[in-house]
Amino acid sequence: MSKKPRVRFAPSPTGGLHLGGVRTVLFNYLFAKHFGGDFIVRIEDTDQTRFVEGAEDYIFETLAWCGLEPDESPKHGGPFAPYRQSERKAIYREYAEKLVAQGYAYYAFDTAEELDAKRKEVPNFQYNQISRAALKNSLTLLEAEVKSLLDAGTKHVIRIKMPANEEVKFTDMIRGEVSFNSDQVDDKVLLKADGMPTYHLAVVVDDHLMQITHAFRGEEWLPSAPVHILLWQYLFGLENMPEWAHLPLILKPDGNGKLSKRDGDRLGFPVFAMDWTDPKTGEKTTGFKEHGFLPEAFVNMLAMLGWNDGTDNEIFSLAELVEKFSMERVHKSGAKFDYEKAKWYNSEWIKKLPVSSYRLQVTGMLAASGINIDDNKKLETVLELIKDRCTLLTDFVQQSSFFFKAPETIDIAAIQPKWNEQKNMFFLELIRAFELMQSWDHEALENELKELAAANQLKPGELMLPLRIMLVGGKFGPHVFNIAEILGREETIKRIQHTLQLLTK
RNA sequence: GGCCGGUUCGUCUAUCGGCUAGGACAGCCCCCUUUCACGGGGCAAAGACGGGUUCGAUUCCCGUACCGGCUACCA
Repeated sequence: MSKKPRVRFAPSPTGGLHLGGVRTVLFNYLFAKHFGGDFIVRIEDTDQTRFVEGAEDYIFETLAWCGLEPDESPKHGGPFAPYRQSERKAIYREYAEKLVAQGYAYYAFDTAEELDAKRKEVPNFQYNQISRAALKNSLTLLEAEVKSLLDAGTKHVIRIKMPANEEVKFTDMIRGEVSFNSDQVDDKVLLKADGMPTYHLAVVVDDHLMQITHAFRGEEWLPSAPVHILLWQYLFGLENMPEWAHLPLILKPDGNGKLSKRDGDRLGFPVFAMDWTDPKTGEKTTGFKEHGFLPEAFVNMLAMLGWNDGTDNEIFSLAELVEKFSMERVHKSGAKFDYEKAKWYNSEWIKKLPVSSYRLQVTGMLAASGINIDDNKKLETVLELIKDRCTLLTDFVQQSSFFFKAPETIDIAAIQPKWNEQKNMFFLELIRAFELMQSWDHEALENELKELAAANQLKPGELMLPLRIMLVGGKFGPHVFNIAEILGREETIKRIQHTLQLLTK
């Protein structure tokens, strides 16, 4: 890398950040950090009609959760501020006017309504080299007319004047050479009637002004690339243009097409990184974080959707991804999102990470279900014991609550059919034995039960399940003597007695 | 419709002309486990199609098919 890379993620603050967006951030971040470069977040809020309150904060909270902190942004500051395009409005007109002066762009006075009508009337209507000759713009109007229109403050836009029959090409870091014929692309609006730039102008101007060296975005942008290439050529010179990479799309698991928020709702999995509530409608969309995903797993899973290091390794920390990442190994084709695989990554990270790193989040989840933890050491012991059987952080609630609170319902039906007086006597004896035990650990407890069972001519196997039901309430959880050990003598005996009462009723 | 992009097991993918096509998730079976998991072992499962180029094509080229993206004064 000849110079330190500067990459940017340029979201528009219109709602929650979805999978594909986070992955675009990730690949930007990994590439930049791999080469010791900078990661910039620029807010593309040029469409004032789509502005959504809180969306920008949400984006930064999401990046923070993922561990993908920007070096420069409206929130983090930086030498190229402001990083919000709405605050840079004044900058863009100058470039648009320059293009008009050079003959690369023109004023267009057609109203949005007129164009809408045109689209209804003419199938596949495009404002292009052919149709512009019959429309109201500075190419068809007399110079004097244009001047008087402008002087009168008539609403107008500035459109790029696509050249005739020119090959526009560039080298995409992922796809290689991609070329377009300029005849096929329409005269995109560069500056809107409200004076705001469109994405097309803003992205080129700001990438230049912010000295962006590499521009990565989703594949859905490929068709508008020729507009950007031409603008670079006209404004700042192709030799100064960043290198482009158009990332493959993340597809819906069933059927085909881009993964959308709706697919998640329909199929029952999150699409947004974190919970998002639309401030206008109040509609809530759930996120990976709240579904119980660890950021390490979320990032890992996203990285593997379209990239791998060429080995069989699938588990990577952020630091490892930074070290291994290369744009050359990013795929061309889209990847269907597989929620089952996503959960597998999470279970791997739950096992891999020390329980202390997610203890707080589990504490919050337990609190939400009415269990308040006052003994963190006990919590960590419990988490350590049950982590192997948890796929999502939310699984910890069911798997651990009985350690802190006696089960509300006991699955009596699981033991009743084989229950008899002999077993009842056994458990009464077991309580007495437990009361007398010197050391309270799982091995001693197991030995105690086995010896007592032998003395009563009972098979231990017939007694383990009842004991489990008594302590846990159901047929799940880690080894029953480990549970008893953690529960302690008093609580263990109490729960046995409680169930015994239920059984003799 | 037009333009652009893509195409290896159900899914994510390895392979940079030599393949008995490897791994992972999911599925099925077995083992471990006096619960449920974890774990271990195994089974099943793929190069869209047709032409070239080549001693040899999954790999390179062309065509076809299929899938997707875009086609706003949205990003």
